[in-house]
Amino acid sequence: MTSRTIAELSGVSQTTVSRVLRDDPAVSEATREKVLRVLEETGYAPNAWARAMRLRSTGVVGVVAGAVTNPFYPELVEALNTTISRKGRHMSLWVASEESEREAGERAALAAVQQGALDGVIFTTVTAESVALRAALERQAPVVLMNRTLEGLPCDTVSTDNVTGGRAVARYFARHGRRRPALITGPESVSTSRERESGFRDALQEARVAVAGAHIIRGDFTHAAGRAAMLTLLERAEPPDAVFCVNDVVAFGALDGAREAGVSVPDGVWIVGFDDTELASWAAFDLTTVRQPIQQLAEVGLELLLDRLADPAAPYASRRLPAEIVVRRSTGHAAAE
Amino acid sequence: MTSRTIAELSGVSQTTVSRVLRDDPAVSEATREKVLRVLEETGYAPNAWARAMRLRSTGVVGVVAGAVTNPFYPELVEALNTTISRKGRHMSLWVASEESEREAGERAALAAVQQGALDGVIFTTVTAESVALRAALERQAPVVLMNRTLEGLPCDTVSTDNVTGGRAVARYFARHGRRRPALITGPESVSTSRERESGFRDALQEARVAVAGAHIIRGDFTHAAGRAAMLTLLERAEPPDAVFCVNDVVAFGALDGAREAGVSVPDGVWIVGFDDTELASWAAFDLTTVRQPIQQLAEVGLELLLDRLADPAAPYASRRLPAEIVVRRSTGHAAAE
DNA sequence: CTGAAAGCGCTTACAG
DNA sequence: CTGAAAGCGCTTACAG
Repeated sequence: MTSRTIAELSGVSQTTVSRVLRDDPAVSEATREKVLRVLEETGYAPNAWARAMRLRSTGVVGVVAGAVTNPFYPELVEALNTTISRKGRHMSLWVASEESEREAGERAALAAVQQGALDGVIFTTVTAESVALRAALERQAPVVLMNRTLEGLPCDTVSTDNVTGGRAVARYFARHGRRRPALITGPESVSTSRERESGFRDALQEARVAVAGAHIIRGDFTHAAGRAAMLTLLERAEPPDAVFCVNDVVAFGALDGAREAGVSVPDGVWIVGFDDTELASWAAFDLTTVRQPIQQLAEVGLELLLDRLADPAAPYASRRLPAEIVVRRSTGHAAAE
Repeated sequence: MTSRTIAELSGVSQTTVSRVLRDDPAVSEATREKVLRVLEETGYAPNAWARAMRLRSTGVVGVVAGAVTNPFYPELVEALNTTISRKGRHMSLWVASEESEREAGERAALAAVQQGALDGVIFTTVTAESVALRAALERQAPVVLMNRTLEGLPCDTVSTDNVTGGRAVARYFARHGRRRPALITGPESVSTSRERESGFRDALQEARVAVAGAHIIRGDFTHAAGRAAMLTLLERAEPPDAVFCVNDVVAFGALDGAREAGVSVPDGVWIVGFDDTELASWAAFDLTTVRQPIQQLAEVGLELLLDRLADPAAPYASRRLPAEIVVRRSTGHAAAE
């Protein structure tokens, strides 16, 4: 069934049916009613692809996200989905289950843009190795970098103020007399771990608290990495009294590692995460962490993308959203920053 | 840039360009090379919508899923995404953040099918109230019900054998001398909770173990509901010695409730979930649970959908996949079933 | 082996 | 206010 069928059934031209469907005011009330009745009876729905082809716009926004094993991503994806729906568009998702698939997901999403299947894409997991992205940006692909960013690329970015977040944790440790801080961080090619780490280390230095080299462990963004790192740290001759983890899922692993090693949290060691995923507030973890404004990230990111689509020549924007420390039992319920 | 541009640049007809792109063997090697070179130089990508419109097939599979607050859904969505990609298609996702949005998500996905924006849809969260679905199925919409099902509808279904899963938990409780079992279950309009509950209760009865009416609590599928239910159960005059929760996220809430009430697990009470999400194996929970074969659900579900698209008139299939109990510390590391 | 042409189902100037 | 017609960018019989 096409608009032509509807036209025949209601005794008007296909043009008029199209007008009624688009709510064109240049249609008489009588004609409109006639067509609407047939539309109602048949339950006809116009073909989305034909429409998209004519309008050269699909209403679909692509999102490239990280795997479910880090609960931050499902939460971010859900916020994006809600925001995109609210703007009358639809989200198309590429999930990179493993780091090795990340580049493939990015390529697929960029190809979809080039094929006109997508209006634009939001990348949430870029790393310094995202090669295809650089090439696409030279062709002016409508891309927004969210969460993880890259310096000096011709595109819009939005992220949490990771440096300030890291600094807040360091100052919190220093103020509460923590003398042997440790850091479980992520790959250096990723902006989020670099920024959180540098904020944390700089503020510790300003507070004249030293971090032992052996107290810095670099791993990936998984529960298993956090657990392993924590077990290692607790075996040191001088184990840490406070551990800052690069994100929540690593902190959950660290908490589980401490539990297995029989070290009580917060009495034996403090643990802090980053993200404030929903799980962080569960009694099982009750994790002090730095809150990312997930809903706001989604909203600003989509806004940047829609602005970009509306005006491809506008200057590029970089937005930083505030991070806020949330104190819970994993650091002894101490007063908030 | 269109295929016509490529045709002009390589001195052949647009028809021939199209043939080269589709790898049509009826193109001479010389012509193919000439066109491929131009294709390479320009980085041209054919328009997805024009192609879909001609072929009347989009290569896009819709998925309607529940919110991230239940980690089972992100895991199922990720498995579906992987499976769908592997088959050379793409997933389009509708997430119902709240139960109230579920129907809206279903309607949107069905509308997308009717508009030809999707080849078919996999529903993972139908309930008895899914009205739009019934109407769509009368119009032969290509839909597969996964995870949650509905009886007597003209469509394919795939789900875990929830009844047997529930029975396994009951028999496990009975065999290990649990005398005061409790059940924290979900809405009656949802097949999964109905089935798990009935298997559990039937097998308890066969084992001559009584369940007190006060030991059955019905809530929704959230951490908060599990926690609240557990706190209520532990205040009873005769608190339960083993609690079966309708799914993992409810069990995580129950574990947190027990923790807050100062009741040790497993010494004071056993707790069992259903799903075997990744979190269940974390030391923080170490939850005995019934494993759903998530990857297999995704594979069978997609297979059913692709078969349906290939042959709309084929008889409807209902597949049940085996459930398996996984024993962990929340029931004292007892030997596996 | 190659190309001119029809057609997928829409939107929108253009003419009346 | 309404309709005939062009055209979005492809695929594929059909003819040569």
